Amino acid sequence: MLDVPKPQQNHLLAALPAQSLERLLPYLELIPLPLGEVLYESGDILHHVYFPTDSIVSLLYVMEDGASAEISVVGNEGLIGIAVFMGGESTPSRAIVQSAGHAYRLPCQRLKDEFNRHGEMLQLMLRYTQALITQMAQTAVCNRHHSIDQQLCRWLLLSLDRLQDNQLTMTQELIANMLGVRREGVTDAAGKLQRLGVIEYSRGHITVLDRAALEQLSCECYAVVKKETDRLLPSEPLPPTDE
Amino acid sequence: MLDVPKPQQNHLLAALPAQSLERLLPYLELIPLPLGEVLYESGDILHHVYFPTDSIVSLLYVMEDGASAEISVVGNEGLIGIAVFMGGESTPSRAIVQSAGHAYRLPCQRLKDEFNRHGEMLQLMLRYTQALITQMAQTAVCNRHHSIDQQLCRWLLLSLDRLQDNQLTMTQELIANMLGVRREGVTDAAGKLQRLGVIEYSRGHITVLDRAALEQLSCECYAVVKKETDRLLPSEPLPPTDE
DNA sequence: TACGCTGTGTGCGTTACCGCACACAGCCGC
DNA sequence: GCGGCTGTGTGCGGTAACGCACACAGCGTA
Repeated sequence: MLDVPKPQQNHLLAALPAQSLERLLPYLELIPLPLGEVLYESGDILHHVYFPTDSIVSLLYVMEDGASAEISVVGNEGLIGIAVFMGGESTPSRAIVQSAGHAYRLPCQRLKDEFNRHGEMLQLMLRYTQALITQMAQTAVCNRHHSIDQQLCRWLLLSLDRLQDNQLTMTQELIANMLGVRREGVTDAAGKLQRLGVIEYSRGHITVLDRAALEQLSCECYAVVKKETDRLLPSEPLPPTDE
Repeated sequence: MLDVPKPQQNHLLAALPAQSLERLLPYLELIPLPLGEVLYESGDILHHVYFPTDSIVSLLYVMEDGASAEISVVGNEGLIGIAVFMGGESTPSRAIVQSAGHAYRLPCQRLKDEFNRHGEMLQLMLRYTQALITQMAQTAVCNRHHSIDQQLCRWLLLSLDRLQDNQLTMTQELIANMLGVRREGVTDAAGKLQRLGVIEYSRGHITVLDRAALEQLSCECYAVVKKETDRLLPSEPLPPTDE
């Protein structure tokens, strides 16, 4: 955990060519993101995009009856607000902070300007978007075919990948909302994992003890998304300042 | 049903500025798409993109065990092969013809060239992609929360919107593969609709008798996607030659 | 006419998840 | 210490969808 996260902790910012990043730097504002903060609501016109450094944000679809489901997760590998450059200005989803931390915020116009220079920024954003699409699609399939047990493993792995340590602050209630299942279903699944010694659970704090087991127990969906993301966004040439 | 579909029957082609379309026209090739044809397999490098005129293509995710689920549908409102301009060149999904018809085929490079002119084509493609993302996301939520009955209604409406008449050629077996459920589940749901007089079923031919009822019985997912698609891609200034 | 193939209907028992109710445990503030 | 709140564990009946088996119907072909 860094005291002051650097922009380069976000992989997209880190992957930008030096000139692009320099143009953006004056407008990048470090923002703390507390748990549960809503970055945008369904249909909101976006005014900023967010590049997480050490936070995790969920894209959540909420139904008329209040039921919800997470369709993708964004951490320091991505950005919140693709609708800005995709042209739609808004989306029917909610972006909510799932793990507290920080993000660099950039006014829409600055992103658009850089995007419209048609340089590497455009290529990078589109590739990231494709990775995001893959994650959404796989989530759809996973929702259809896999058990809560498997999905919990997948979800834990997704979160773990976006965190600095192996502990996450998360109640079963919140996980249930993300997965779109009952809280008791999560209790069951988490209980099994705890009995297997894979995780340790205590009032909103989960510690992952055996990541390999988690991957074993997860459905294929996690691996598919990870592989495709790595293909689309190979680990960038990180500057040495990066943690 | 037209004898020879025109490029403008595809809404994206129709929405292109005249110069763009003119540049593409010499390379647009009309291709018949028989039922079940696979336009690309998961991981394939794409060589063409397809603009359907009177066909419907499903984007299908197939799991390791063979189970599948449709994550979105593409008809004359869209194109197959967004990975070409998104930068990934391939996707982990299969594109399979769900309703026979035709499409205009364009070599990748021609699309990229036009896309890289950074004109309206780019804007249009990205907006369409955002609409597609909405459909995928809503599919994910729908898979989680809604009954087969509701999903069948949604699916029929999606297909209906992309057809010229109110009849579709489709066995229950195929619909089951699309929805990722058992064939018997579709039989049940379709039986109910038939008893209600909403559809008529006969060995692979479905006739929709009461579209309004279908919308009534469907979950909100259909409407959400339709509304968002209309917002992102308002009905284009169709040339008078369009059917 | 008989046969076979494909598509549809139906009836089981089984399972996964839901909805609800409630018990209890950790933790904070008074 | 006490009470109250939040988070977790558990049990129960209900239900939607599953897997499997099989009957039957439409339709083309021998």
